[in-house]
Amino acid sequence: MAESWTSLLVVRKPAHLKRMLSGRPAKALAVNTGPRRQLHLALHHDDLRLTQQQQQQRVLLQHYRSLGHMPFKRPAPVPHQGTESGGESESSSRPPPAKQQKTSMQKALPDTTVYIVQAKLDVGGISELFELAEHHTKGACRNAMDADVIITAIAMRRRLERHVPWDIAETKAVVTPAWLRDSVDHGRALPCGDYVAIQDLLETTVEHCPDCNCKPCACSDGDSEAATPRFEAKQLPSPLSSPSTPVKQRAMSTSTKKEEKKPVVPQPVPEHLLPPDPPIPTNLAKLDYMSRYACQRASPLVCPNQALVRELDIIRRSRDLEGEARSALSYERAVSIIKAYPHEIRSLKQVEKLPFIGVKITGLIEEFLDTGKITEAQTINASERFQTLSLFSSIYGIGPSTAIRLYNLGLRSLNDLEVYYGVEPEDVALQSQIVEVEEKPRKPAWQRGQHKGDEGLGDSWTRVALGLREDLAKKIPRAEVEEMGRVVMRELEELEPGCVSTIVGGYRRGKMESNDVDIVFTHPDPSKVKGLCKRLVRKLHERGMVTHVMHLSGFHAHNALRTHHWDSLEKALTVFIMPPSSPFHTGVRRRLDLIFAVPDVYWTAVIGWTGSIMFQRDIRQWAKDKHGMKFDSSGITRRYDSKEFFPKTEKEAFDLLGLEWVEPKWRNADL
DNA sequence: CACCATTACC
DNA sequence: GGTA
DNA sequence: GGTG
Ligand SMILES: O=c1ccn([C@H]2C[C@H](O)[C@@H](COP(=O)(O)OP(=O)(O)OP(=O)(O)O)O2)c(=O)[nH]1
Ligand SMILES: [Mg+2]
Ligand SMILES: [Mg+2]
Repeated sequence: MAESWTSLLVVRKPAHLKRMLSGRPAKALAVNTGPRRQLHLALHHDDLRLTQQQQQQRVLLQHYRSLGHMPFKRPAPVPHQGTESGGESESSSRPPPAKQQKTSMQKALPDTTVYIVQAKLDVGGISELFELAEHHTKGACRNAMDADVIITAIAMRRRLERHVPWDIAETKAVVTPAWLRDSVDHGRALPCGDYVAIQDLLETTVEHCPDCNCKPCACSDGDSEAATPRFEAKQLPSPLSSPSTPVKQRAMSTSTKKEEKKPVVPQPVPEHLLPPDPPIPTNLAKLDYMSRYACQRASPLVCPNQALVRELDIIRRSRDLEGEARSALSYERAVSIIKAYPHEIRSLKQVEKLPFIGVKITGLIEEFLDTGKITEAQTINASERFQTLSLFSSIYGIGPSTAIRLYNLGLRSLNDLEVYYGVEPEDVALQSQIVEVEEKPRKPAWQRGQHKGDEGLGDSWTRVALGLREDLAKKIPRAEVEEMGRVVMRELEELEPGCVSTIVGGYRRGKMESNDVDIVFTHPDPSKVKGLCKRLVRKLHERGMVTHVMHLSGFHAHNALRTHHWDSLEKALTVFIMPPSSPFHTGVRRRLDLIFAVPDVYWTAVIGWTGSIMFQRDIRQWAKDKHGMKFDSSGITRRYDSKEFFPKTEKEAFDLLGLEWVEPKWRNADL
């Protein structure tokens, strides 16, 4: 049978920390909510992403510098980026800027041979780069292996691998076209760090950069890889430096004798498992803010009526906490429909015709239009009950029902909960000491606790969650989300090379900060997927990155027969801590959800986990209403004959359901 | 008056 | 009942 | 709470 192993690491915090928990003004997190009152067209999360990438790159570089691994004499030039045309790494299509000046004289990069990856470049960009290469470098070569520098507009590892073998790329500086342009402008090779095309290659790119001021101090000449006595904890930051991949081995790819055994031909990942290259734009004109289905509306992250929506959401949350799920659903739908309304609401008439706005909610909106607030929401928000129930249910594992029960017991604060659940305040001096608690094979014991008579006190699981609350309450910046993705992928690559992943959830929808990180994985070979989730979690746990596992499901769990596509999804809900080797290491633990799908259901899993929740519910509602289909994250099934459908791409799933394509950034149908 | 997404796991 |  |  299944060996439901659940090894937990309980972190006991010193008492002074607990006190802080109780009475402390929430730390202001400098949340850049972005400009409000934006119209649909104004919101380009791609631009935000760019900024984030650059910011993150800066962090990484600073980290390197602080480690003395990267000798930058002067601040490297900021990579220029077109603020317009939200073209991500799409620095390709730009008219050859007027950058002449030192055409004659001598070449800027006389000793550098470049290889230009044409993919993702338009003809103009290609010819421009080749021209630059011809006039200002030793030349452009036809084989990546022969180059010193690889120029590419590709930003994704799996995509680059389709053009340049990874082990080759690791022996070069792999930079964006901007590096060549700017180097030519400056008349010399610029440091590559700020121009690295793919984050995973930052380290090797810097190492192999032809910029003059290479060799760091006097110490290490090549790489501090040699001396690494202790358990490789010193593993530099995030970028690839996997122990399995000998950084030494330069040139000559895989002609090692030993490697013959397993022809691990890095067969590139099939195109359809990668995100569509030119991203598919959303045809906003074909979407309809009056539609009853959120999946037919364009819902931005921040809407023109954000203040109103926030008021309504307070009532919604209250209804939820009070157990009035249906009422809560109605408010959720009202919020959702307003979220997609593209104008500032000035009169009731605008709103009365919208679906899901009935008598009650119309009245509330009327008040809001008159006074700028909703009294009921204000009252709720000011109530001790709402505040307390909210606080309690913010603890993982405590929902509305339990929260009410605790409230009715008279509990009001975290301190009350800690006492109730028996958190020991003894270890005052101990700095968050780690105590391992093995909860070995538990049978059907999860109906434990809770209900009075039982040991209502001392639910061990909740005790753990209480200790995690402070960390998990902190939002995760986009850059750290991305780092978590890289770190996890690095481990996975060692475990099973060739996997593909998408960071989904709020991150994919463009949120600047997430409450957790959700990643969907697959592998082109479906047989490689089975058991991967458990294996990865085990490895992450062994390496100290996963501290808790709340949930672990192998695909082997279908209830008897009849429930199709059972063995297609594996899922782990965990707590993750950034390894000290990462520049993002803070010691703050994060929720991390890992989802493994066989390739057939990869895109439905991605859709399901991208959300938002309301968007998902309405996709499923739509599938049922209009097509008699059942949609869930592990597949699409026709209800009358149970025929399954496996869309090859995300858009194919939309097509299959007769839905207009909606980019993730327009799927923010919840607050 | 029925429906409101979906499913398995802890 | 709680969770994604 | 709102819809059909
Ligand atoms: O009841 C639910 C909860 C979640 N999801 C899907 C949609 C959601 O977007 C995704 C991830 O859930 P999560 O709780 O992580 O929310 P999020 O959208 O990622 O936002 P954040 O993590 O920032 O809170 O899982 C559902 O379909 N139904
Ligand atoms: Mg999430
Ligand atoms: Mg999640």
